[in-house]
Amino acid sequence: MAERILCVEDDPDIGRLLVAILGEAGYPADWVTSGEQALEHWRHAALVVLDLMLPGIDGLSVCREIRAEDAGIPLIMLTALAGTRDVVLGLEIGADDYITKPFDAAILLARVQALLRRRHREDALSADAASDAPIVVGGLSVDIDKHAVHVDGAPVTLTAKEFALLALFARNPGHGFSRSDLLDRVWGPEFDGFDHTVNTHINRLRGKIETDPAEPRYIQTVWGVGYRFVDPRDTPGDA
Amino acid sequence: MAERILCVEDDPDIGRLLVAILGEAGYPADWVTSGEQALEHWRHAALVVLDLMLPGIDGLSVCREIRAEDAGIPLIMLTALAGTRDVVLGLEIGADDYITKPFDAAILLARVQALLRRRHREDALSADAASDAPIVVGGLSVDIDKHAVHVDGAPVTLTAKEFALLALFARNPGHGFSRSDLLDRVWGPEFDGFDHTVNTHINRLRGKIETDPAEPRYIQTVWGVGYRFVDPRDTPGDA
DNA sequence: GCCAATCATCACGAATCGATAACGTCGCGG
DNA sequence: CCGCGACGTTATCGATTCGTGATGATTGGC
Repeated sequence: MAERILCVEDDPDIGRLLVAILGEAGYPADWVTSGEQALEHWRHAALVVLDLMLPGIDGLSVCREIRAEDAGIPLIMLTALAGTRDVVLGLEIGADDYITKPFDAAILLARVQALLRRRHREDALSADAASDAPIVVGGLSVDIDKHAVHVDGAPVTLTAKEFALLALFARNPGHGFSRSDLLDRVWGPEFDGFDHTVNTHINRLRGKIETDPAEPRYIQTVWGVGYRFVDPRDTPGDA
Repeated sequence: MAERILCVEDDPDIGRLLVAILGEAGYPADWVTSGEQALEHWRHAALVVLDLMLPGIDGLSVCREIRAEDAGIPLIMLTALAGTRDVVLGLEIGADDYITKPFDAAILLARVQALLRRRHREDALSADAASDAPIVVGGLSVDIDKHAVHVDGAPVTLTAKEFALLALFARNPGHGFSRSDLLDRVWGPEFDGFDHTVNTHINRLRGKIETDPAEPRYIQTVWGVGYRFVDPRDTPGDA
């Protein structure tokens, strides 16, 4: 999702101005004119610029609703109400910033960017501990986050292509892939090469993860079609 | 650690006023009068209120310094400079908010609280990011709070980027990071540079923490992918 | 049992990638 | 005003990996 910004503003002149300012700075902006619309669309936005004086549901209520659902989305109030009580109330209700009209375009932009910057940091932090469990099939363990593969407990070093191949297989156990499929999904659609390139890589991969590459346990050949990744316990010898 | 707030302000009247306002609201506040003192004490604060016009090191430099080490600590600029260029510059350098003198006590408080509220959300997200115990891996010790690194007992001085890199690695042992990942997380999303800038910094970092940089024990290269931080005992030569 | 098609394996040149040193720039501090 | 250090970039060298062609082995149909 791009850095889409939602502007809530009933004055069409200011609304258009906001969209123009943000758009010029590289932030695609949407503009709605009522609190009802705001509550419909804010979920798709990376940041909300909110006018307080709106027809129907007023800005403060909109802010409260949004905060009840998502305490994280950056929210800037933009209003003509400059009194101390107004500002304090706005910030207490959950706004991250409070800008009074008339506003300076550059300052608005800078404040938007400051908030987005902080938000990005949050995202990076919360991704810190996000580590998915490795995929374990038989004696084979594939940890995509760590870029690590173990066979019967011993670490194995794979090249980038080998790992990409194995990762694709491990995510889709039992699924048969044609060589063209593999080229598309591992090498990328714009790769212009031979199907037979896959053979070599499968060969090298087998040499590293199969105990007996002549009789593969994990990566099986599907004659006339391609390859398939299986759990060795599902095919005990021959069934 | 309590919600201690550091005020940097050379005017004693305003300094005392700040401490009074914050103290009354339940935030114990410290007050220093120069940039040098600020750089000494900001690490113990939960939030920094920073005057720009200071004797010696000016406020903008202080802000840059702090941001080079910690992108997360909330920072409010409080200054008489109200021009558009001043505000934009301050926010771009890394301030989270910008308040002009004369200021309204209630508004200042509300903005402080808004920032602390957001910060608490971050802390909740990254529950263990605020762990104060040093991370010890093999002969390497990384103390994120103290900004200190030791190799086999000997202290090592790292630059800001080097430390940020190592800290990210130490918090995610085993995790493989691509160069783009590292640029995003250490340099920030808005950094527009080359992937191989990371190479140089990894190289310099290795030179400081690896006994034999040609054969790294801690920071391993993942060919075609990026880098990974490991515990040397997990990879005893080759098994 | 024979044949054609398909697959496995190997070796090699080319392209890619990483390590390292050196350079230019910028901001800080004396 | 100048030196110093941190940082980003560029250039170069060496190592690894990748794609391809060639050759031998398997498979399945007849």
